[in-house]
Order: sequence, then structure tokens, then C-alpha cells
Amino acid sequence: MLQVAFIRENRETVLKGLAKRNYKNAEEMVDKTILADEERRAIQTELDAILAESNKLSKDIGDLFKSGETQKAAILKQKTIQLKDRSKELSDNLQQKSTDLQELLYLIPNIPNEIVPAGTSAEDNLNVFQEGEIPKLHEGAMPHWELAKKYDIIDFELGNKIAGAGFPVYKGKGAKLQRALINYFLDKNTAAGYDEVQVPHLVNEASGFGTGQLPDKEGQMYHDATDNLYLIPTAEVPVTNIYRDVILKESEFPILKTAYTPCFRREAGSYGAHVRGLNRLHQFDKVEIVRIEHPSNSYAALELMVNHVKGILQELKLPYRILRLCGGDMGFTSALTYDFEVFSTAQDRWLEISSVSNFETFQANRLKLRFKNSEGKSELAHTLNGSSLALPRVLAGLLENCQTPEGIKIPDALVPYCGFEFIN
RNA sequence: GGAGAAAUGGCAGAGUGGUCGAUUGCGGCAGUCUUGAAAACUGUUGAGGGUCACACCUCCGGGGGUUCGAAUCCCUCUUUCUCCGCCA
Repeated sequence: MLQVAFIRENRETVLKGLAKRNYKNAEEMVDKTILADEERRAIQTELDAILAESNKLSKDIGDLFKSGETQKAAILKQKTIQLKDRSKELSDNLQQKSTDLQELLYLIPNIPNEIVPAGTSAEDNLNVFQEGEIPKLHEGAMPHWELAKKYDIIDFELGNKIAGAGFPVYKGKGAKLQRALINYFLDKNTAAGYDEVQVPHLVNEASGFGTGQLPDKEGQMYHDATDNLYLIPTAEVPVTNIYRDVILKESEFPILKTAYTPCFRREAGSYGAHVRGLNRLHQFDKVEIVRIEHPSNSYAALELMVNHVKGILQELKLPYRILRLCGGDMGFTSALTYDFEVFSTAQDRWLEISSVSNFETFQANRLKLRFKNSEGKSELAHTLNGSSLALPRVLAGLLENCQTPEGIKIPDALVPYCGFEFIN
């Protein structure tokens, strides 16, 4: 959520940023917001004046009672009763106007960083880096869903029987490889200074609002209506919300957290060839990294995160590229996002495996995540997060790119974690 | 799930209707002393709105009510603790 004072003082910058996102009705929305804010403050000012007067009268009444001048006190009482009617009215108006303003602010996405390319779709993302050799596969090489069946390591039909489409069952070496990847990623992250946490997989409404999943992505999360809890779509939600309503000391920066969690996404309405196998699931595993940073350091931190993920992919020897997302493809809350994609040789397409973003103060403003700056004033912190990494597509890329006529050759870095070199 | 107790500033802990946004202690920060540190002493130290800056307004778990006036009284919800029940 943008700060209303920022919108008020930087109307043109905000409009320019929203244009880059192809945000509809930007001008109307922004002006409505500015107007609502003005109205809110006008009501507040009037209300404050009345409350001040009424506070003063109440004190006087107290004094009069003490000195026994009950007649005079009775006269003042009459006055305060009138003020009370008016203040009640104003405070109702204020509440309504504040809610209106809040609702408008919830609908306005983050302003993209200057270097974010303009564009409307994935086509316009900027390829900023690519490395790793795309292997030449042998005759009869298969996509991962066929390999999964051939070696009996992932059973999609069985998952469908138990829960539904998009809930695979990992079996034998497949299950073990999952566990190996999770441990490997966590170890890489903790070695890089990220502090490991285990967090709830269900979150309340306040947490959903804090990181920006609510109110706009309501339908993408599984929701338990009985207790009003949401299954997390990513560890970003519970981990970042650790710092909701927190005022940090400047010396506490930077804060680095990593967590493994399953992720749940309803992903309603997307079916077809591109969602086969592991490409898109309702439940998947992911290891996440989260940073809370001083505003002056957040873009340096973003670079560190990008390099960290690079390091892992290099060690796994997977061919990958890095995209700087364009305004139209970026998430609602992000100011700058780099997507990592691994090349799936057998499918002949790139698969997104990580998304690393700087949210600047957008989440912090919702979270009320602040720090005391050197002048002793509260200032919003910057939040960042990235996948390090999402399992299913790494697994898909790994199965497809590492396949040989003899079986799947496990990358060296993972062998100590899974205890076998081949799936055959 | 049942019964009882509680919820106050970073922490501890006073405050049961009228200069209480809140005594005090610890912690934090600044200073004095010291070569430096510790100790001691002095000062300072919640958040939000509003203002050029003041003034002023709001907040004592959340919401509502009584009253001219509520941290203090009433209702309600939530959470925590203790006891009982159930249980991986």
C-alpha cells in the first residue's frame, strides 16, 4: 500500500508508475484517493477542535464541582451535550471516510522502479542474464511427467484420487529427492546468513492483508471459513508477518530469514498443455528467503539475493536465465522483480522457478513495519523476498535435463543429500 | 470443551471516575567523572494524526455502552495463565 502522503505529494510520479503497469483508470483512482484524503483530514480537523473544546469544558466542570458551584457546572453541561451530538456525527463520518480511503489505497499497486521496462505481458520482460549449457538429449528423451511414470517417482493419478488434480504423490526416490532438495536449499540459505524458521501454514486475515494477498487475491488462496484462516500461497506471508507491527532498531538491519513450507494455490481457471505434470500445482514445496532492509540498502540486498539464487543454479548445473519483469507482468506489491527460469529441454520451454522482488515500503506500510532512524523518527523499512527455490519446476528441469538412456543422473551437489546417484 | 484469574509504554509493575498518556524500577540513548571501560551521578526515552513549527486530537488487548468527564464502571469478543476433560 502506498502512503497517502506520497500520492498527494507525487501525483505525477504515481501516475507515470501506474501507466507502466497499464493500470486502468489510474488518474481517476489517484484523484479519488487524494480527494478522500483531503475530506478525511478536513473532518478530522473539525472533530479535533470540537473534542478540544469539550475536553476543556469537562475540566472546568470538574473544577466547578470541586468548588461547589454546581449551578455554573450545570450550564456548562448543557453546552457539552450539544458538542457531543456534533462530535458523534463527525466521528461517524470520519470512520466512513477513513474506510473509503483505505479501500482505495488497497486497490492501487506499487510504483515500479525506474529500470522496470514498460510492457503488458511476459513477452515484454527483459532477459538480463543467461547461463548454463542446454544439453543435447538422447533419442527418445521424455518430458518429466513421462519420466516420473517410467521410474515410478511421482504419481499424479494417485494424488488426484486422494485430493484432486494438482496434488501429486511423490514416491520412493522421488520423495527422497524432494526431501534432499529442501535440505539442500535450506543449507545453502543458512550458509549465506539466512536464519531458518518454521512458520504456520495457515494464516489469519491480518497477515493476508499485511503482505498484500488480501483483499485483491482472495480467490487464489484456499480459505477455511469456519475459522477464517487461509492456507499460505507462499512462506512470504507468515515469515514477513513476523515483523507486522514491529519497530526495529537501525542496528537490527539486515534481517534475513529462510523457511521451507508447502504452498497452496487455487490457480482457478488455468488448464491445458502448459499445466501438465509439475508445471502448475495446487500444492507444492518451496524454500523462501525474506529480507527486511534499511531503505538505503534494499537494492544492494536485491542484488545479493539474485546472486545467491544464481549460485545455487550454477551448482545444480541447470541452464537458466534471469528476466527483469515488465510493468504489466509484475506482482501487485512489487517495485522490481527478477524471475529465474530454468530451461526444460524436453518441453522446449522456460519454466519459472524463482521470483525475487523488492517491495520497498509497500508491504511495510501495510505491516506497520518501521525502524527508528538516526534522527529518532519512525520510518518504514523495506521488505524483499525470493524463492530459493520452488521445488516442482526445479525437479522438472532436473529430470528432463539430467536424463540419460541409463536413468536420471543426480547432480553432484545433491548426491550427499539423497544418497543415490541415479534414478533408474 | 468446562470452571476460575488476568490483559497498562521495550520489559517488570503502580494506578478503581476529574491537570493520567499515565508513579516507579530495569533496559535504551546522551552527558559528567575516567587514558578507556565499569560503577556512580544527571538528563532523556511509547505510537499515530495534525502543523512550516507550535497548539491541538486519538490510543492503557479489540469492539460497544454509561457519564459533562473512563486506564478506572457496564456489556461483548479475543488472547494468556491455572485447574479439569480430551489428545498427536
